[in-house]
Amino acid sequence: MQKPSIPKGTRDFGPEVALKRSFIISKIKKNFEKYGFLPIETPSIENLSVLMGKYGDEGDQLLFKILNSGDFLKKTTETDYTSSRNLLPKISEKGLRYDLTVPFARFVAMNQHNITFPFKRYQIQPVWRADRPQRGRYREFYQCDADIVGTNSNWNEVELTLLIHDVFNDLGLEGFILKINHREVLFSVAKYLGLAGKEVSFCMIIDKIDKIGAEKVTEEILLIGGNKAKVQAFISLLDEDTDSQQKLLQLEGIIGENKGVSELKLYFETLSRFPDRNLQVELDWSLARGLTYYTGMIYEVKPTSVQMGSITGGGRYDNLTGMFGLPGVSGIGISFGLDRIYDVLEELKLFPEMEHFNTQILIVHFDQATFDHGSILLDQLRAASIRAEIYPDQAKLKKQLNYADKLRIPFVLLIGDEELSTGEYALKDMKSGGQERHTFDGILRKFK
RNA sequence: GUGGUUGUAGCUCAGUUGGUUAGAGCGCCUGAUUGUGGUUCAGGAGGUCGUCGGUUCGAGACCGAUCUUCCACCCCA
Repeated sequence: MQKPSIPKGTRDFGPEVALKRSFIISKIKKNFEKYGFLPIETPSIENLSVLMGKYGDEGDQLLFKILNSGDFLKKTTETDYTSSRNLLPKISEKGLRYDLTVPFARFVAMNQHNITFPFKRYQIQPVWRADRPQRGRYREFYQCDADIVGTNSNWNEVELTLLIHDVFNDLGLEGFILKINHREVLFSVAKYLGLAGKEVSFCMIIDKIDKIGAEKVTEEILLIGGNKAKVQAFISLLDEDTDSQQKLLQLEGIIGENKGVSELKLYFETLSRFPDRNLQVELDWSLARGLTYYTGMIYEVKPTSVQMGSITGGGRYDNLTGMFGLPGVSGIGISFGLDRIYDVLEELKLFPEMEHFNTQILIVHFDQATFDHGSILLDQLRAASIRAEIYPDQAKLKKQLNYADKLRIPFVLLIGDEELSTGEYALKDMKSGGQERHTFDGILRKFK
């Protein structure tokens, strides 16, 4: 006999966890639909030609690749074995999806003639990364994406901001902050610092400031050739605890007129139309985000009361479908990280009680006659939309009650000879231990 | 991919410089209680000490390999 196991970085979900996960999904889905997003689904496996080269060299390595079917070695030659790089395309042409955005871009390019633009789609599916697992990092995890493509309107940025707040409000999470930045701003800053051509490196360094601190970041920027005085001036801006208006003015003072700055200004102006939404938005010049395809505003949600990486992220990309032969389609998207949101809600104990989801009444019986009678009542309870079940075996009362206790079923309906003859049933409250007699109608009314 | 770390009962963990038959708490099962769970009491089941190999008269402990866990780096939800 072999020991059963699952691959590293993957997990089984028992009923309790699975219920909580679907609780989160249902809230997210509800809000996506409230904002007019429509669902799509794409295959778990994509052609590697679709996936490769979209996430950088690092990303290509983190793709799970699928071996070709059949005798895949037959089609290889001696020279293919000189390196893995040469061999790979000969033995594998499919891979597991790495995120939902690239498959979505592929979907849009392939279905462009059937799509009405602007197209708002949502997609909630697992993705896979051949990463080394850690706390809050898995090899299989869910993303909940909503994207709007085929529109340049700045309203989209605002709409997604409102959506983010609706979702987290619905989930009961108050301690979070939405951080905002703009790729144009970052690129202009990089140029200003004397780093033309090294914008991406600059973004990667600046993004690490939370982890390694301002000094180290300054050091590294200087190392790739930043102007010392200018770098120090910019880094000192990050420290300042001023409001967004001030930050924008300060930055404009340094880099001058800029498309990113004016878009951010407009964004904050629009947000101010909704003063009673209590929007928690913070401009953060050090926010960069990894994915290479963002071109405009980028954002990220971090919980403030729990030590955890970003639980939601997204941004605007101007030309995502271009690589699939459909240029000029601007889009903006957001991705909720289900697994991390779960961990945060769990840590803050924000999930509703189990009783909210599971069976409300267990019917307990003593013999065949009372079981038969109970099965009829059971059907009527369910007809009234009450979550109910009957203990399926003939078993001692102790065992049946124990079952209710273990599954945290709050009420037990006992049916014995007495109940059969009087038509009044004993309804036991498992929490208090108390017991009352009710007619069946009385019970129905109690749970309606 | 690089460096470190962990593994003993279903779970959380003890286990002395290598020495008889590997322990505890919790959980589980049975009974006290044939119409009352959760509390109490009595009893019981459950382990190839991650796996394979080595050292030794003797290995849970020492050595090697491998898998696994967690952590840091890289990167990211």
